[in-house]
Amino acid sequence: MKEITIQQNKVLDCIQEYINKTGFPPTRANICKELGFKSPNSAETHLRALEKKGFINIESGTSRGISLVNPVEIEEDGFPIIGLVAAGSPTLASENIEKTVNCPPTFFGSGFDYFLRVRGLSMKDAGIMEDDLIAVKKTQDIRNGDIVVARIEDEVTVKYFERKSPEVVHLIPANEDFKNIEIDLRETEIHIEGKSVGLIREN
Amino acid sequence: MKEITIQQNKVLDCIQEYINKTGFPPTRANICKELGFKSPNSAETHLRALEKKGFINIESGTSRGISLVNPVEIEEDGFPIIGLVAAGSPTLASENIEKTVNCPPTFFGSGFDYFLRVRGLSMKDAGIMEDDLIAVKKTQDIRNGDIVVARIEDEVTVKYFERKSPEVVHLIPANEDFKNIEIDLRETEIHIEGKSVGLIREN
DNA sequence: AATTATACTGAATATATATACAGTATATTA
DNA sequence: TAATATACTGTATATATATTCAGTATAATT
Repeated sequence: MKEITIQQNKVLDCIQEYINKTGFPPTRANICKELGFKSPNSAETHLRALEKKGFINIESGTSRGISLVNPVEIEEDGFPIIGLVAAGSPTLASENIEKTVNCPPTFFGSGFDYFLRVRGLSMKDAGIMEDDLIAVKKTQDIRNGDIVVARIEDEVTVKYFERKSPEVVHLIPANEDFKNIEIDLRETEIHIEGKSVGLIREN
Repeated sequence: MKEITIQQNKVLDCIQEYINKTGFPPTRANICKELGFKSPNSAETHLRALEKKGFINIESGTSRGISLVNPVEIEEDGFPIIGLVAAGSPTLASENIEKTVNCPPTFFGSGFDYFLRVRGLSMKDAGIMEDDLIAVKKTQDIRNGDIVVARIEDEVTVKYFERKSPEVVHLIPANEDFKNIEIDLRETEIHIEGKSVGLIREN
């Protein structure tokens, strides 16, 4: 943003105050009255300067057609979006990060660690569609019925979690076209990366 | 707050939209263009009714001198969550707002206006479940296949939009347990509040 | 020394805008 | 049955408003 003069700043403040007070922007005459100018052209030239410097927009030929340009906020580091990496677990290594999303940490209640972009339709009936982002919380506190991000060997998948016995775990899809994954922990190693605590869909 | 008619509500929403879009309130002519009226007096009488009922203030003799009595604060990054109101459209009036959600305005690409909490499972196969929040963008730019928030009489619903002919519109659920809603525009009035541009699920 | 930006006054004007007036029509209320 | 509210079209007009033009003056650049 370019430099601004003291007088131009007064005009800018005047516009802001006027909108706050009345709900609509001032006319040239209004600005003159507020700031003690005696000619509407005084306001006009200041407005043109403010427009040129990018502080306001002026809609030509339109009464009160002044709008404030809000400076774009510098986004903070948000939460990483991670793709389902074919081999290996979804780590937070930078090469796996698609981009980051700016949102409050408490967005999904108790907090979460990253977003995972969903591939496939195996959880369709749970309302989880392809390309959705599920908010994943890294935890081992898993209960039956939770939607978990699980890694079996080098495969990462999202499913309902059901512990059938101390040795047997079922990973259950929400789509009748897919079959349950039945795991005997004595034969196959499984690692729970975390559980889904929320979802975001960008159309 | 007193009762409000459907047409008056449209005018009220139109004013809110216009301010959000441009930064300043509309003229009578602007309202006519937005809502298809052919006489500025159509807007005028609605404005007077809204003023009488306390929804707006009108500054006499002042261009664009309309101000909303209960304006929705456009916070830096707070968006209102609105419940499906039985009677009338989901307005941004404060009594309809559940709470607000902090998230960047550009969260869902081109921007949106509010969140609507979904009731029922009529859009289940589109991955929209009960209690999900859909991000709604207020627009009349609807294409076939879009997921829209539509109001028929006093009923608000979320469905796929399909225009079959200039006079016939189908609202199609994404759930085989629900039937298509077929609307003849010559018999039944329909108002498109906006379209879904994203979704958030809080577990 | 010439140009450009800032900072005003003052007058003039095309048009953008609010608003009144005259109608038509339907539905609701007293 | 009359009165009132809603919901419009259509025309007209006083005035509110943006915007240009003609000046004056100071300070900063080129």
